[in-house]
Amino acid sequence: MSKELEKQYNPKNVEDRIYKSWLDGKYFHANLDENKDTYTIVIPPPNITGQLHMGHALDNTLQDILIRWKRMQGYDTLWMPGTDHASIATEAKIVEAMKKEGITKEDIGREKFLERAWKWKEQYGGRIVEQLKKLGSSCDWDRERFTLDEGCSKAVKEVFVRLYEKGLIYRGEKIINWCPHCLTSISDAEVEYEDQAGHFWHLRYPFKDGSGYLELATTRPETLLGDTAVAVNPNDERYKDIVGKTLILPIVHREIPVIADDYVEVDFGTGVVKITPAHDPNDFEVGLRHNLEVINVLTPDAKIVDDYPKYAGMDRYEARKAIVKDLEEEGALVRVEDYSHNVGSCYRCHSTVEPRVSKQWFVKMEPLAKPAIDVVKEGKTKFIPERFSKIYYHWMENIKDWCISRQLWWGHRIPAWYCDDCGEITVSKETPDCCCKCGSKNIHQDPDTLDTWFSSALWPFSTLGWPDETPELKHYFPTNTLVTGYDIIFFWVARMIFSSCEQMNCQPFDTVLIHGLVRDAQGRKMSKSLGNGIDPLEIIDKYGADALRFTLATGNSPGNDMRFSDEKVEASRNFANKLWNAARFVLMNLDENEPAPYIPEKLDIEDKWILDQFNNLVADVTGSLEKFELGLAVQKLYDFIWDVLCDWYIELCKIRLNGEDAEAKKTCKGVLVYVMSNTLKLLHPFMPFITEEIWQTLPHDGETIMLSPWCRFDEKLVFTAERTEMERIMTAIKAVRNRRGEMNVPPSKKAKVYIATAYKDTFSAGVKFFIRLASASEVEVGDSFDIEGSVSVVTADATIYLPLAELVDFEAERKRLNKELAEAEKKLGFIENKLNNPGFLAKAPEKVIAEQKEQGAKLKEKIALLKSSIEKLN
RNA sequence: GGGAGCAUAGCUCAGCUGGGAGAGCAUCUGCCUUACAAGCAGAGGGUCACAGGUUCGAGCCCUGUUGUUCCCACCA
Repeated sequence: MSKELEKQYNPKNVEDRIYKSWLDGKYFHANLDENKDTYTIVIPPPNITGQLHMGHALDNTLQDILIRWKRMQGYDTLWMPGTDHASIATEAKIVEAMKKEGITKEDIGREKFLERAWKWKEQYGGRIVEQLKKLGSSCDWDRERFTLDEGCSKAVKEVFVRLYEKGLIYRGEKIINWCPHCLTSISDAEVEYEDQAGHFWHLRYPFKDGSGYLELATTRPETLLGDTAVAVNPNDERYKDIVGKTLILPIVHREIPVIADDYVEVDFGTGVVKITPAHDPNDFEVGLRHNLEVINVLTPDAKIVDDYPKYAGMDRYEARKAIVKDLEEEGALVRVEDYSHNVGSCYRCHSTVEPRVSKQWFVKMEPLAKPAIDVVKEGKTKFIPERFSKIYYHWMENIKDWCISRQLWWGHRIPAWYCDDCGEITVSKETPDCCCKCGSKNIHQDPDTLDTWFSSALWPFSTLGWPDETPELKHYFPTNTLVTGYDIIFFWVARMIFSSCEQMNCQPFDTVLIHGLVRDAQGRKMSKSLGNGIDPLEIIDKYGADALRFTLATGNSPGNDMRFSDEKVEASRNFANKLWNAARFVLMNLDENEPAPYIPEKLDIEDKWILDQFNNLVADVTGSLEKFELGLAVQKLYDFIWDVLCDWYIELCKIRLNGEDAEAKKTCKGVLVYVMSNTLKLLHPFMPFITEEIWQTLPHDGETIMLSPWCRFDEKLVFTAERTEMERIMTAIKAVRNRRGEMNVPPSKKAKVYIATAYKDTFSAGVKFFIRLASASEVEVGDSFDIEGSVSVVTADATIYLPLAELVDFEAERKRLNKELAEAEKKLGFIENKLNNPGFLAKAPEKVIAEQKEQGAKLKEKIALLKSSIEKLN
């Protein structure tokens, strides 16, 4: 049965095969087991346009760690996967592809376009799913969903109609953000603001009565064509008398009034603002208050409309130049100033958005926001780290109505029909055949589709079958953990929460685990334009999925950004290899039909020590996972495997394994297998492939490590006395190694070791360890020794003499011992200060006081030993 | 204009509810000790940004300062 493993771990020989075995075993499938507690995660559905990037890799690694851990703990776990139709992004891609063929959307019409889109989805939509599999994601692929599938469509219509009937969805003519490139409205959340260098054009508008000019400044002179007023603050003494007067708009020569409105800041600029209701959100509001005309001067693609023949067809920036020139010629331009101001751009295409007045559908947010705030305040949904709840509150408390209609074809069509006869709107889940008011058959459906996020907002319950009362919905909802980056709290998390509160009457998940961005090695955001993106698939190809996962899980804490570099993955790969070789060592030593489980009565000191250490590891790892401290959990595993298991226990095992005592060998193998296979379990959620591969070669119960039960802290594995004894021995071994290292004594040069100690039993039992690990030729343990010309090594528990006289510089030796003495005395000073401090004795916990006392005692012993060593040198 | 994060070894970062600082990489020294050179055994290197405060005790809690990154916001 002993299986030969290769000397180096090669993920390529392992990962696909293992993943397939998991799929074949249906281990990812959630079975609706009514007898078990559930643990559910819904995936943030990646866009069908997307390729797996580091953000996905991180996000899904974290989810997979959690779901695998819970699965092993015996929960009925469901990781619900799926993809998002990403209306703007997908439509843009298809339009772009058509452009290469020389055709436009309009050329082929809606139906043909959607045919293409679906075809595109079939062709590319599965790509990212395959990539998630490469990462090891244990999603329940049998339940895979799509935000534009039939079920989601049903949920979307249901919600739309419900909200409409409650008056929470309405249609209105408002100023919205318009992307002149995507040719659609976008929501406030989809606008990214950035400071841009621009100019301040100071203009003067003449009074109609010829009594002079009013000076004002603007960053967008081209919008002057749509000015319908000029405003000042009502309390501004300078302009008290001119409110109500009439100005002549330069270039256009239209008459516009001077109005007074609080919106105008007295201290900013000249205290005079031109008002363009059609092209500025604030001006729009002012316009509403003063009943101003709304004059639209821009076409959907941001060109000047035909009403202004001189500029018609020019795009906004061309028009700006032309108009500034004309203003100058007309004498209306006073001066131009450099100015930096905040410009909004489309989060998809980065075109500068254009505020635009148009008729759109909105969700009335205020009534929805309140329960969504409460659910977090009451702790029914917790953000990790907690600070993100503040960001969430702030957004929710200041929320404005959500513009949900998009002038796109790829998406959920708005279930509203307009009557061509009476104008009534019929909103219905089913396609109506006549107007709900007048019965006319002349109705047509709203051409628009819904914001992608409208369907994503329903994802936690629409994927479980809602609005139908499915068993899945009953069993798995509300879900447990949502894992996502802080950059989509507003887009998605917030909207899921209020949607669930409204439709399901409860929170969609109990925990939101927020992670940061994965940045490049220099700390820059990975982006296409910078070309600094690192492809996770390439990393997997080069180092393996486990190494990638380990890198992403380690060395960072929730909510913080992390840097990604090849060096880090290399370190992870090395760790995988280390584990692989440790497993090789174990396997090499196993014979057929071995090993039997160890017999507790036969355990040696080092066995008890490692079992005790392992037991603590179980508690630590589980505790960290429970607190969502995944990085800490994996760090502890790394330390245990490398520093404890490999560097010490395996080395100690070699003594027995190379020896003649068959009984001892058996015990050693039993413990090795126990510790190794259980450690693999703890590591499995983080590094699923390699752990499965090794686990399968070790003696094991069950088909897969994936479904093996998670380890528990075991009182029977607490060995306090042995831990202390091993620590004494290990400290001494390290001290000897240190001394030899400083003297550059090669390991091949063995030397006799004399150990003078009060713990003779402990060190006598440890003699073989010194021979194996401290290059000792032989070991003598006694109360004291007087060895001529030897090097002495002092620990709190022993003085160790190494007869390496010929290598010793006694002057240096004296110096070193004195330095050590000084350090020990300084430390003791600290401790004695504390112990002499009545405040400390009165207020510190007993445990701490006891620890300090013990440390003090140890130091005193060490100081005594050091002093006697120094004396002997003289 | 509000709000938040970060500042710890040369670099990248951990450090859980306060009990005298850790890892990886890099550097230096010695090792092919038959699991692993993607390795082993060692070493050096830190006033935990600065200044106050709370406390018996502060990298950790509080206040302020500086630097830096980000989020939000309608100053034309």
